[in-house]
Amino acid sequence: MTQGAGPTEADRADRAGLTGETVRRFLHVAGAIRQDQEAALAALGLTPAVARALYELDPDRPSPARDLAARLACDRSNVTSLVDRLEQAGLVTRRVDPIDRRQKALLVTDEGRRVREQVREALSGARLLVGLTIEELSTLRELVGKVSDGGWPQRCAED
Amino acid sequence: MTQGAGPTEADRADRAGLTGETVRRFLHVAGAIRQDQEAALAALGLTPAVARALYELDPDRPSPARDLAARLACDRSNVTSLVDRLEQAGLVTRRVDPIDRRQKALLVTDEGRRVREQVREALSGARLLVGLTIEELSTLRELVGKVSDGGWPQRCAED
DNA sequence: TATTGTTATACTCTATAACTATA
DNA sequence: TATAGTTATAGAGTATAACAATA
Repeated sequence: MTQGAGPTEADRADRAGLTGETVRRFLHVAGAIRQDQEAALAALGLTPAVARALYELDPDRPSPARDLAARLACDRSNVTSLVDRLEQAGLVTRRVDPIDRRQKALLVTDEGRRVREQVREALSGARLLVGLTIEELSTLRELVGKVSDGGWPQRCAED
Repeated sequence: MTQGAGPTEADRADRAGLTGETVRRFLHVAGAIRQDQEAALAALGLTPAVARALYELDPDRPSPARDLAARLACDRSNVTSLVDRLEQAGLVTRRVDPIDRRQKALLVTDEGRRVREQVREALSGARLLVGLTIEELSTLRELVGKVSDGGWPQRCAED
């Protein structure tokens, strides 16, 4: 079908319909997975944004708040309040960088490392995917990987 | 491999790793698609929540606000403000139901029908999926459909 | 002058609770 | 007493703008 020639009108219509349905189902499943994850994170006493901030921190070396903002692809001003809450929970501490005293290094505490590992698990497990065989999971990963290999920014104004 | 017996330790570890990576990629792509859609909806002058409300309304017959809340799986109080904005934009009107005067029927205006169609397109198109062949799209739809066929509530407290 | 982190402020989205007008 | 819609309020998440300290 349309092997030597370009795509026909009908082909284009088919693709549009298929894309639309795939997108709707895709986002539906994504929403359900997120709900699952939010419940797991809430059980750790963390909101999704705070959990993600902890997850994006390097547990082994201090990093300036600026870098965390970059990893979260959000404004610096948000990092202040996210880290406020992490610090209050005893999971992270702030330390003025002795070299560049404008910067504040963020350090994950021992407890923070423990909780971070639980966050990692919460973000990786997906009850919803248990119905798929290993082969199906593998295929899904490849397809999604092919889409995401295009490269894009993720959120925020302009990077 | 493990044909007659149950899954081995290694199998379980494989699956966990595969699931984790698949979930992360999956949500990454979902976020990118959402960003795309938000940009398209913003071009229509609509926020995502308002656009979805318009999308969920039946353009051909009036429905009580209560039903819209159910379709959006959110609290009644939200519908008030969403419909406020739709009404202000001239896309929807409210009408007291003459039979049960507690209810207010929501009617999509002519302009509302036009914009709703554009919303439908914004929510169906996905620039990100253009890299997939028809066959890949089809496979993706089947896999995602298999996951979503489990049936689950979507958001909100308890239904 | 430019950069880091902070504060103040605002807007979207969502929830709960209290209110009204009906039923 | 129960239901439909509204209002008031609150909290999470995110953004912009102005500021202080430092480079």
